[in-house]
Amino acid sequence: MAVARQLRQNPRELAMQVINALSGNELIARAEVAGPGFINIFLNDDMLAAKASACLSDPGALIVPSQHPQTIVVDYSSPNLAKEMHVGHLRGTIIGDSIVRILEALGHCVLRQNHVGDWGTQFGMLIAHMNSLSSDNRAFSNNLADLEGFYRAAKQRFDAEPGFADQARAYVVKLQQGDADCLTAWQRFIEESLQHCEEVYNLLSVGLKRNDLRAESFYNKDLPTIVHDLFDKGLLTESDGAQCVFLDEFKGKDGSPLPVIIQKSDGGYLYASTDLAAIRYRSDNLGADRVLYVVDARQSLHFQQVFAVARAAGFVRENCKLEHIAYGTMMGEDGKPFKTRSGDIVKLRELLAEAVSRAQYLVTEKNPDLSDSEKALIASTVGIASVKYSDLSKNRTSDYVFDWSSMLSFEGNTAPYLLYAYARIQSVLRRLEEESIFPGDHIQLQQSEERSLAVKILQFAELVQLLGEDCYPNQLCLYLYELSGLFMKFYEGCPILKSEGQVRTSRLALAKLTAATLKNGLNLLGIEPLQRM
RNA sequence: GCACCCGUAGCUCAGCUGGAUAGAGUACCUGACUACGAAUCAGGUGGUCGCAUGUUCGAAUCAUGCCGGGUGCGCCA
Repeated sequence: MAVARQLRQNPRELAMQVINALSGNELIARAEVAGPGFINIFLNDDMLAAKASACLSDPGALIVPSQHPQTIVVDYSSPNLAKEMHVGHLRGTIIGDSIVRILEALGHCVLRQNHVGDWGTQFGMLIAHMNSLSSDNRAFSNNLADLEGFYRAAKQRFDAEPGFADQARAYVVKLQQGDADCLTAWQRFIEESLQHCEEVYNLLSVGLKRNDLRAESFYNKDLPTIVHDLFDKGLLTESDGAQCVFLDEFKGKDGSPLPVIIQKSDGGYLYASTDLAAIRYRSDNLGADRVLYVVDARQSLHFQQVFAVARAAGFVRENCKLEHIAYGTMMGEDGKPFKTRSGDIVKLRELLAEAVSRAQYLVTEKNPDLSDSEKALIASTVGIASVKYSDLSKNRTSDYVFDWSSMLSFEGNTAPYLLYAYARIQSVLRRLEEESIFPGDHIQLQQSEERSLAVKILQFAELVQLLGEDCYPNQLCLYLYELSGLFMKFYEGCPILKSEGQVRTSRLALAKLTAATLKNGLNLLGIEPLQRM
């Protein structure tokens, strides 16, 4: 209808012309004009059935690889190693991981980058606190087991003891100058903190490995060069003793020019400097066609600035796209940034443990006959999948309300719904396998439930392609929920066990294809399906 | 002050490159287990899509203004 207006034609007449042009297309059974000029296209059932059948023998056909594979750098998770990971790290970590899985499935060369915060002022404070304890090695190790408490203790002293604060600042300088003792202490702390992260990554099945670490300290050696090159390009301006880049498009308070501070007045560097070094590394050394920053939306101004400076300075190749994949802030139930009643932050480990224990309770209730080991496997899968799904299923740009009950819910549009659909299919397949009845090679679509289900399955490839561009995993969640819903309707309306002959093998095949699609989609979310639950 | 994001059912959220009667989940009310697995299914109650104006054959969606909330704006990351 939009085209009709441009062409100044009657929309219904134009629709007729389109329909005539479509005639002969074997995919289309019939097409008709509706309302002011809508075209309703009815797909040919035989072609649908043939396409679905073709996927049976080649499950890889469910996802169509990109015709233009790219090298894509994805910067995600990137926790600050000074503290333990908390619920605020959940989004970036699992959204990033899902995006990585989707891009890899599309055949892109994906380079994960875990840009952990391991450098800067707060590490001076931590080293100072460490060194005051390190005379007693055991006490030190015990202290570090609770990273959060360790940080809090150090911070308390930093704020309360002037001598300690001076010591901390001195340690930062020594560290950045490469002092051996400082480096040893620092490395010990980093190692401890990384093990905490890896524990969480393992629990979440997040694919970040040591190889993917590219910490802030990694770019330390490049920072003087960044300053030097910006100076050479004439982009650098001294302002109040700091080295800054001023760009016309950014204005601060009262319309005053807003700087990107590259080097502090005391000679120290900031995160903008590190990010610039990282951009150059990703563009030139990693050869990225696209760099995705999966980072909290509150940093969008920062990234706009850094991207603009990188462009202006030529730190990034023309054909390398830089994108901030922003996600919303986590809020409390009061609509304010999230804190527990006591003002603490919920640790990620605690949240996941709670989820697993609730799932354990439920699985024991639902399926008391399962072995303990199987119950434990189901509980950990269901519990953690629920936490991931409740987060992934929300539009990433929206602010995020943290709520125990919705995050740990197992009913409705939740991970268990999808897992349950999958487990049901496996159950039917097992049953018939015992009678030596196997899915057929050909799917026939006779009832509306079969048809709707097949259409949905065939839309999967297109969706994944779109996800590779937009990076909204919640659309995948919605798809899988609808797919499961259509399967449930099919399951109710089209009995498999009680049918016979070709109808039975066709339905069984359709169920199997549904399972394959579900498994594929769940994998893209970072969720492993269960054979039974 | 400026910029970005957000206001959709009691609650949590989809839908936003304009399209047909605005959708889920949850909560609440009915109904369905001698079972292809009830972590399910079928049905019902529940909406001035923040307000207003505009563009359009047509607006939750686009534009402008207003109201309300969040976030960010020079040496933290």
